[in-house]
Amino acid sequence: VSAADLDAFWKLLTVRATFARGETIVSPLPSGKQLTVLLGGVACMAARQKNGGRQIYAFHHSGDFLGLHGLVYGESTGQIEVEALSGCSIGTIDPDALEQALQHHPVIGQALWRAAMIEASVFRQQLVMARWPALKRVAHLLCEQLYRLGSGSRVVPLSQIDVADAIGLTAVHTNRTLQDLRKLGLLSEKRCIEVVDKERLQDVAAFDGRYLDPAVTLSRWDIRIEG
Amino acid sequence: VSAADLDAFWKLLTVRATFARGETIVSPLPSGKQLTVLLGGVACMAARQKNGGRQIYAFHHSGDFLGLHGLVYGESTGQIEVEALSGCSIGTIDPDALEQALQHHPVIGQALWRAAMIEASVFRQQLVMARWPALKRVAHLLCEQLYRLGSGSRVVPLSQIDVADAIGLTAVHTNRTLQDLRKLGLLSEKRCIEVVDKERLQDVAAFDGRYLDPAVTLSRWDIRIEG
DNA sequence: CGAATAGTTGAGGTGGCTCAAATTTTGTGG
DNA sequence: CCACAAAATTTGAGCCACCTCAACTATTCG
Repeated sequence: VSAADLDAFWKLLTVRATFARGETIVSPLPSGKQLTVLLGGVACMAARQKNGGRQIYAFHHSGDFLGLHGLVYGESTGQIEVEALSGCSIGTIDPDALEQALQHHPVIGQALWRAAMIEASVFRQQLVMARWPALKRVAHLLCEQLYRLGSGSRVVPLSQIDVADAIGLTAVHTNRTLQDLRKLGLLSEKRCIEVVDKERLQDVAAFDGRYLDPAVTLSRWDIRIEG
Repeated sequence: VSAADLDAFWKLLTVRATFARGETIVSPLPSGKQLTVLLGGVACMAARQKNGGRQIYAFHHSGDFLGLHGLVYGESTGQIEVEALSGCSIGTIDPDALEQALQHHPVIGQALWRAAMIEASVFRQQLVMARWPALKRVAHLLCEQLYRLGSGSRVVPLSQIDVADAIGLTAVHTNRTLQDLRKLGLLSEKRCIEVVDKERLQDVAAFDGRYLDPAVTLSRWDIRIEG
C-alpha cells in the first residue's frame, strides 16, 4: 500500500462523529450504500431478535469498515445494525468520492473485498465454536479479541453481557465460565476481563488466528493481498 | 446472461467425473486454485473434527461451484473438504482457461463473487439457527433444501446423519425431532424425508429464503446481479 | 445520593447428549 | 436371487451442561 493510496483513503473520510456505548452507529435498513470506517473504540455487528435478545455476529475494531453487510447483502437479510460497545469515533465515506477513489486506487477496492472475506471467515469460525463447550468458547472469543487488539493487550474491553450475546450463552453462565477461567489462573481476579496467561488460554481454546487474515486471491482479478 | 456467455462457460468444463456417496470431491489442502462445478447430485462442504465428527457448513446442489473456499481462504483455515452426499457428477475448470474466460465474459466472474457472497450469507443464517431449538432448526434446514431444490420438490435427499452434522445435533436427537415433525403432520411417515405441508413447515421455521439470493452490488465495480 | 448498569450467587428445571441395543434398509458378492 | 455385511433408522434409560428465575452486591454516573 503506497503512501499516495493511504493519503487518498484518508481524504475519503468526510464526516466524523462520536458515539457512546449502546448507541447505534449504522441503522438496520436505511443505511443503503453508506460506508463507514471505525477510527477508534470497539463496536459490534448485531441483530435484534424477536424475543428482544441481541445476537452479536462480529466485533469491530479501529480501522474496520462498518456496514459492509449493507453493500453485500442488500436488504435481503434480517435487521443488522452496528452498535458501539465503547466510546467510538467514526468517519463516513461519500459514495461518489468512493467511486472515484476506487478507479484511481484499486488498493482501496481490494481492502473492501478483503474485509468482506474476513467477515465471512469469522462467521465460519463462529459456526465451529458454536459446538464447543462453554469454557472453550469463551476462551476462544478472548483469544480472538486479544489477537485483534494487538500483541500488547491483556484486557478485553467487553462486558460479560457482550461476550454472552456473541457466543450464545446466558450472561449468568458466561459469568460462571469466566470465574472458571480465573480459577484456572488464565484470567486475573479483577472486575474487568484481563488475560494473565495468554499461552495457556490459546491452548484451551485451540486458537489459531490465521482465519483472521485470509489471502484473497482470485485468478487474474488482480485482487491479491500480501500476507 | 447471454447465450454466448453460457456457451463460453460450458466450454470451460474440461474434466468430467462421477462420485458415489461418501467420496471426497475436493480434498482439503492440495486443491489449490482448482475450481469445480457440480453438474448433478448433492454434496456438502464440511470439516473433519479432532474427535472424528463431521461438521457440515453448507450443502451444494447442481450448478454450484465447489472449492470456492480454496480460492477465498487460501490454506489459512481448517481442513475443509467437499464430500458427495449422493451420486454426483462434476466438471472441473482449468485455471488458465478460466482466466481467459474471465476477461472475455465478466459475467462469469460476477457469478463467482455471487457464489462466494451467498456462501457467507448461508453461514450467517446458520449462526442464527444455532440458537434455535431443535424442531425449528430441523424445519429451517428442510425449508432451505426445498428452496434450493426447486418448487416442485417434496423429498429432501439427505440422510438423518447428514442433517444432524449440518445443524449440530446428535443423529439420535435429529431422529426424534423428525418424528415430532411427522406427528405434527409436516412430514410423511415414509422412511425418507418427505415434506407434506410446506406452508406450515415454513411457519415453524420462520423461513425467509431471501438470504439465499443476495444482490451483490458494490459501487462502480460493475458487479450487479439481477434479482 | 439515588438510579441504572454490570457482576455475582443460589436453587431448580430441561433440552439435548451418551450409551446401548434392536430393527430396517441398502449394498455386495457368490 | 439369496446371504451376508454395512449403513441408516428407531427406541429406551439416565445424565449433565446450560437455562430460568430470583435475588443481592458492586460499580458508574448524573
